[in-house]
Amino acid sequence: MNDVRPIRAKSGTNHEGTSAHNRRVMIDALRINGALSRADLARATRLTKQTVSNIIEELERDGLVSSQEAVRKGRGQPSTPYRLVPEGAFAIGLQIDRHVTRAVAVDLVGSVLVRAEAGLPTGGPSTGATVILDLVAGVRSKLAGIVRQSEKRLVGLGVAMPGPFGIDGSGDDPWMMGAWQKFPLLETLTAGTGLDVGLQNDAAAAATAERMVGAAHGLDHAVCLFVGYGIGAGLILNGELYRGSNGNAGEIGMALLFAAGKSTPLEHRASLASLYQHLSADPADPVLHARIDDLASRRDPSIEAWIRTAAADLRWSIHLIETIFDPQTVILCGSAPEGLVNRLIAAIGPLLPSIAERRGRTLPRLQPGMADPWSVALGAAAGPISRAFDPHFAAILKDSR
Amino acid sequence: MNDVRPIRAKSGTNHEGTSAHNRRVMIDALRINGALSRADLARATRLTKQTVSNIIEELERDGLVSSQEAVRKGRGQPSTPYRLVPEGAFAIGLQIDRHVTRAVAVDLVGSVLVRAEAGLPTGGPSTGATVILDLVAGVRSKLAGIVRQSEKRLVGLGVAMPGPFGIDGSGDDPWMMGAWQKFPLLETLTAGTGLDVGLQNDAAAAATAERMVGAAHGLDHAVCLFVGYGIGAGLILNGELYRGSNGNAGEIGMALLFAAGKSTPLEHRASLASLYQHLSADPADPVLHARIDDLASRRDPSIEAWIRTAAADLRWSIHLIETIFDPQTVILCGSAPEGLVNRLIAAIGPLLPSIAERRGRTLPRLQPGMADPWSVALGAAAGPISRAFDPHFAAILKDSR
DNA sequence: TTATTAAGTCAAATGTCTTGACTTATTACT
DNA sequence: AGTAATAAGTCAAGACATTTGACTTAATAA
Repeated sequence: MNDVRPIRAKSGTNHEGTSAHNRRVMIDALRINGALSRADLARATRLTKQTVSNIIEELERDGLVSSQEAVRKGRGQPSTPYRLVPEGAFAIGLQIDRHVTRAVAVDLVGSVLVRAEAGLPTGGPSTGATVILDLVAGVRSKLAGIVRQSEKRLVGLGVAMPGPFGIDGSGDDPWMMGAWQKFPLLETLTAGTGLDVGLQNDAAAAATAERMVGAAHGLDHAVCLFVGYGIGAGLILNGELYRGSNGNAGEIGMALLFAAGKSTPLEHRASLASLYQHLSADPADPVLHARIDDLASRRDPSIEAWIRTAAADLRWSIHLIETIFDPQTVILCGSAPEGLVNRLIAAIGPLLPSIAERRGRTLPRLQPGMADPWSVALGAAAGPISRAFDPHFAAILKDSR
Repeated sequence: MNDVRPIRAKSGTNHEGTSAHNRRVMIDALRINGALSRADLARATRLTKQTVSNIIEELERDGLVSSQEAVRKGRGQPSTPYRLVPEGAFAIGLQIDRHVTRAVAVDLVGSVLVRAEAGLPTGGPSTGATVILDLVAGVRSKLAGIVRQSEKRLVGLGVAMPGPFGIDGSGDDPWMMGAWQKFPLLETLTAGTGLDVGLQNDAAAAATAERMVGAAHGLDHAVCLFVGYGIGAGLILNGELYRGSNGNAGEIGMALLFAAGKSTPLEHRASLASLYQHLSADPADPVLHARIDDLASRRDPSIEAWIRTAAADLRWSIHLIETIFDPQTVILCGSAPEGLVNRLIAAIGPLLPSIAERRGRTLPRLQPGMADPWSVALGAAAGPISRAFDPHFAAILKDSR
């Protein structure tokens, strides 16, 4: 009877949106350029000196920026640069992987202050949830021990885990963490911590980390090719992480390769999982990481064959990414051992000819990113920081939903 | 001596940005939902009734919206719906293809009012430019004959041509329009028309058209797989066309397929160009379009073999697109004859299993889009309309550059 | 006939940015 | 040295778009 056809529209905006955006723009400018004076900020953001002064004053009151000593640089009154205050905000990052869970506490500029790691019990999510909540609580209290008032400045809890999300894991696919997919993780964590909780897949988290403190810092178009237990791409498009309609954008592990007449998911050929299988290694082995690092650095024959095929697949993937996304650069990162990533990068070259080969490039087509087991957890924490402080369209609009 | 390190930052915003955004949001809401009352708009945009009233009044003064007769729908004062006025704005769209040029005049709601077509002389861009400028001038004056004051409401000229852009065409690649790449087309058109000129590749234009009046209408995440002389993907991400760092995003024609031991660009296997080659047909043949339409509809054996391989490649492409972008839907469109597109869609099914197979889908994974030789020109014209009236981040910021 | 509900208007208030004049501090020039 | 030029930053008033809350209008339900 009622015409309940929902009306779909974007939200409008108002003064608050304006001011929120301008605050974010200031923080972003300081993050990208380092310390800047009010006059610099005014020129860069095209706002007036007065507006910048007001906002900087407010940010300083809020403990997010602080002044450094004045610098003389020619004629005119010396300028007072302002910088981001690392202790201005914190976030907790949580990585849930197949065999381990890691939690970190990160500050506004992306420094990791606390780390903690735990094995995940085999009992599945319901028992695992307790371990995770304890881990987070531990990190949180350690942070509180280091920084007074950290709790008040905690902007959220970011979670990273292997995707894809929202798929009815057929259960028999060992490459998916089926049980975790069904578990109401976000609700449990929200209830258990009282924090704002956000979720990303691990490649997206790695890209978020690269954007805050790594090779994608300040870039608007970059793709992070993430080699971990699985393989994925974290997409920085127009300066923001792109999630797709269900948060699964970039999950290229399932992209199909046609080789030798049959199709194989990329993930089965170029990922740590496939390497473990190639080496008949136990993924749960605690010294496996170091062992592979060693094998790779020594160019052990047992690993070189895998590197060759994986590198060929990655070379193709990079070409595809360049062709589809037209990014400023591609970043190869991973939770793989650094020695392995280095070998892969060496083995990938030379890259295939692509539209990325243009004159006037300032960035290399392929760059190494972080190869650190903690980078995903860092990226997970970078998520809430970015949501809270980076400029983006949604932040201007009146509360959606 | 001077520290000329440029400071990079996003622009700030102010009242004008706020109000510009809110205007755009109104127009967008009316475009997506059809006529709406002020009260409806206020609820949908989360602005106050008063604000909506002010903006609608202004839009009505500007001739962009007009009221319809009041409707009674239950208790309370009847509401007065407002709708977009088609004659509120116009844009010219120009498609430059290998063998023809098409120009159209389009109104605010995406109706094509004038069409014109011309062959391109073989003399290359410098002589071609004259033909093009004449074509545009002709369309423009025809439009002026139909609608008084159309010139005042012309928001720009959109150009669509095969990409990729900014590449030093090696010249010997018959798939690229090398000479046109080097020609200062935008400058020539700007000078010759006095209009704002924008450039897209043809797949992007097709996607822009689908978003304004086609299958992607109102969608925030959709990919248009465009089969024309070449093949490309138009990317609608977060409700906007994604261009990449150099305007070449989606140019998947160069994506490499590995089959039978060697790598082939997708474009060489699934595109009209490849079909022409398969049929040993002359691309410049004026009745070719109709002949292929006929062959395809009759399922002529001469074309079925090509359809099978092309469909297999497209099936794989769709799987890849779903895997990488996680869109709400994939739209198959093209400047190919409708009969051919229909055969392709039929031959593509069933789709490969992918993360797009989720319960609760409301849209089909694959939908047919426009298969109309004029759709690219329409999309080209839709570009300036969208830039002028659709809500997007950049429109809020203070003049960039 | 009256109460209720909803659309839309009016006028004043609010919040944020802008404007233009002014102060302060330094270097460059004579 | 002394003065002019330059640039950073502040002050106070003004401009502008949205918000607020009361009010008017017009319909249906009881």
